[in-house]
Amino acid sequence: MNYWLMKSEPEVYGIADLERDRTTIWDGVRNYQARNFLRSMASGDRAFFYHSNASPPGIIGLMQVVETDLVDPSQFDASSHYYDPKSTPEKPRWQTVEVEFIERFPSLISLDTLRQNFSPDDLWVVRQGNRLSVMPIEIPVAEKILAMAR
DNA sequence: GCCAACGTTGGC
DNA sequence: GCCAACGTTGGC
Repeated sequence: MNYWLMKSEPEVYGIADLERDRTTIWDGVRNYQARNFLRSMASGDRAFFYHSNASPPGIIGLMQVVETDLVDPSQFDASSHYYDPKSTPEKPRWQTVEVEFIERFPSLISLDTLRQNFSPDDLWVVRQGNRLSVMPIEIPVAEKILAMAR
């Protein structure tokens, strides 16, 4: 089992939305490096839910990957913010996964706290200028985050 | 709202 | 294939 970190803006889709929906298709990723990480996910992998563009930003919960290699439906929807006119159903560009809510942490682990506990090499989200919205997390780092969450 | 970081696009 | 222009992300 691998661990990941996935970002979403709480104003767009936050942990409260996932807790209500229980599962969701993680659509809208339009960065190739992030997409490649989505493609390499396996059922049963776990992902930290990171609230970006929040005050403060940080890790707020945990979810589980339940379906992999899904074609992101929003790429074909002309009315969607995530519409990609260069993508076709025959040759879709963007794949994603379905995730399931596991837990919301009792309190958010802020980006500031993450910076105090991890180096940029161990946890990419604390790298300056980092814009990647899906990233892998090494197991020892994930376990430390889980310990901090409780 | 600002703006640094940085990925993408397109002319050449 | 280079790289300037442009658009987006995301912390602050």
